[in-house]
Amino acid sequence: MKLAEAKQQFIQSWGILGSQWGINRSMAQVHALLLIAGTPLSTDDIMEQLSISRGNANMNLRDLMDWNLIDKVIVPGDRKEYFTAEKDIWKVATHIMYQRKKRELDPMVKVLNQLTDVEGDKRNPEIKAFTDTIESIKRFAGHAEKTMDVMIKAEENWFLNSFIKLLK
Amino acid sequence: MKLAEAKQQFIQSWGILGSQWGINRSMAQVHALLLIAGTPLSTDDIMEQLSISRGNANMNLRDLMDWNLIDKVIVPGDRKEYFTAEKDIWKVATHIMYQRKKRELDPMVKVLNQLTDVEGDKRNPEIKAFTDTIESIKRFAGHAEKTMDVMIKAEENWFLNSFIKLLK
DNA sequence: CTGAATTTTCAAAATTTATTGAAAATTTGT
DNA sequence: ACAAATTTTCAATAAATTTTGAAAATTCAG
Repeated sequence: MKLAEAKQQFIQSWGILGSQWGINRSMAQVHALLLIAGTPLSTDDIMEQLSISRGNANMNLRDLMDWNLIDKVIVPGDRKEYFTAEKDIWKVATHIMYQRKKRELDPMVKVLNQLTDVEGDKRNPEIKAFTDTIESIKRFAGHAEKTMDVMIKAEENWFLNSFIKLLK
Repeated sequence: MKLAEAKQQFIQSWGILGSQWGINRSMAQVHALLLIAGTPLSTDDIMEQLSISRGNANMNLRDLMDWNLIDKVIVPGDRKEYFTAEKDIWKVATHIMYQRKKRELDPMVKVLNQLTDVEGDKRNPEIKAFTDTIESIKRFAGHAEKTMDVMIKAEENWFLNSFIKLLK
């Protein structure tokens, strides 16, 4: 397979995967393009290679910087801004997990915490069903959070990795 | 807080969380409603409590059954179908992970596997950047898959759980 | 077998989300 | 300070997704 074709397929698939997980397709495609680029790319490069508008490219590049997935690169003697992606895929994953936890999971947990005290007799089955479910989701969230923290904090989590291999 | 109000808030938030993660809001809300219901609910109950159409309710109930998140319940002497959600939140999580892996991650890995052989000199930096990224994503996917399998297969993964607590 | 109750389907409509592109703002070399 | 190059903004437009609702299909009690 030719490189150009392979690149196109990767960008396409990464875009589809992103949109299935609630990440806008263009953002995922810009990320994909930068992930496989040999050198930093300018906004114009990205617009051309993905056939998207300047506004779209600009907005998604900014969002990707907010997610810590790409960085601005200054090329001396050039007025344009260039961009590169973080290539360490473990870092990419932890950055995405961290951001989504902060933006989407934490607000849900906050709501759950507000739902702990419901008026009425705790033996009422309607009330019990509700509070039991909320409690169990909260316990699960706490557990998931700890697991995630371990993964995020351990830059290289050799211990957990090799431990999991043993269990396989 | 009154039970009715708390229920509404939970359903609302679960719907938002779902839509942020690429799951249609109604489906997440139907799931939420059944998660906190004390008894099985009929399609009409769901239509009424969520203010959605029969077609919408039916389609999402069907999808939730495909995801193994809810079950049909037969009430003797009643012609209507009733539905209950799986309440064990650990099972809920593993069912969702399993389904999303199968439907969304596996197809991506399949594409990655088709992109391993690119024509041209391996020392060409353009080619190297591409193949290095693809390879590292594949390695990461393999690792994530193993981790997930461990979590899914271990109904009660007491060992990993208590291990992670130690690391905290 | 009949027909009322229930479920399913799916084209059309509504809603939500993403994209464009041109004007405004900003940056930078001279 | 000026002006050309570049980036940012955002209202209008387009695209994608979700929802509706009524007709068709199915189920089931008598």
